[in-house]
Amino acid sequence: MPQRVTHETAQCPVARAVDVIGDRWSLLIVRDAFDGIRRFNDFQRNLGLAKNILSSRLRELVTHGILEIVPAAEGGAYHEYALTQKGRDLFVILVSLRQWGEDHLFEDAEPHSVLLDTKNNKPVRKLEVTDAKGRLLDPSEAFVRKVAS
Amino acid sequence: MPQRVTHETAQCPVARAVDVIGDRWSLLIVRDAFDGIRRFNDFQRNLGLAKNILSSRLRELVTHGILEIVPAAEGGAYHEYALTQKGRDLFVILVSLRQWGEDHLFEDAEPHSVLLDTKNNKPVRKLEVTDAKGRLLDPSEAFVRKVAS
DNA sequence: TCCAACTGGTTTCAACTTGAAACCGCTTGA
DNA sequence: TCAAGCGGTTTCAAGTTGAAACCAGTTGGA
Repeated sequence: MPQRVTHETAQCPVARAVDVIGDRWSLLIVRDAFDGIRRFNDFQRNLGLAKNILSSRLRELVTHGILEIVPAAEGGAYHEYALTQKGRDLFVILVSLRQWGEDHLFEDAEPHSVLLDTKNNKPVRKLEVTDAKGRLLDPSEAFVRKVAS
Repeated sequence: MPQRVTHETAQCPVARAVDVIGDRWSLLIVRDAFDGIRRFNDFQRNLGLAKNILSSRLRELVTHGILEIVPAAEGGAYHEYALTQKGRDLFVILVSLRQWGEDHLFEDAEPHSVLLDTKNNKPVRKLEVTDAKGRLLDPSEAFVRKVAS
């Protein structure tokens, strides 16, 4: 009986993270949330995904504590979806995906959207993995210590 | 006729990146590749996924230029899968997923694997999004400039 | 006040994807 | 030589995705 494999109890944080946000829509919904989108219909129009899928993804994101349902800003009868702190902490992941995409998924002359900082209107700096002292770290200079089992 | 939605031609690098590596297995295969795994059976045993799925994911990763097929290190008849530069550049993404997972998907006392730098045996530093001058940037201080359409 | 349009979904159903298991030809090692 | 391992492919059932239709409650404009 093939049901979806889960890594909920994995000891590797990467596996658990992929389990929560590793699908084709969740991170795009979060990206839109960072762009200020908060309403069901706005997500739906902007992403162009089916309403039933959006509904199920929003429910999962709320269940995982990445989004929360809040009363509409203008006080109407409708509600909105807002990022929690856990959701805002996905910012680094989105930036890393963005930078990798910029570097490897566009032709040289091909236009793409850019992430700027509000104050200077300049692109965000390239993310770097560094050691405890702040020195740049090559993937070959790092290793995963597994937890004793 | 519902076939998978694609973001191959999106102008947002996040969308294109999610299109390529946004599924439940690709990033875990890449993670294992960083851990030194190179052979089909080793991936399969380590990840515990069905062989047909592994086969199709490896093929996709090779097609996207993230892995490449190389002759076996010991010179046998078999071949191996090795990360390309494009694949090694996924390191930051894996680290960002790992750090978010560590922060939000484990109980305080729950053990998890840790990424250490080889030289000092100390955990890698927390990734930070900074502006062009290296100043820490809050998500609220950044915005996406869309490309003219 | 009334009604049309919009909001935020759920339901239905077919197509597509995933997963387990069986199978298969080639290589390696004892 | 021959059994076990490697690197897959095939088959088929079950699960997931997507499009479209539908629906109750809300809002806005005449």
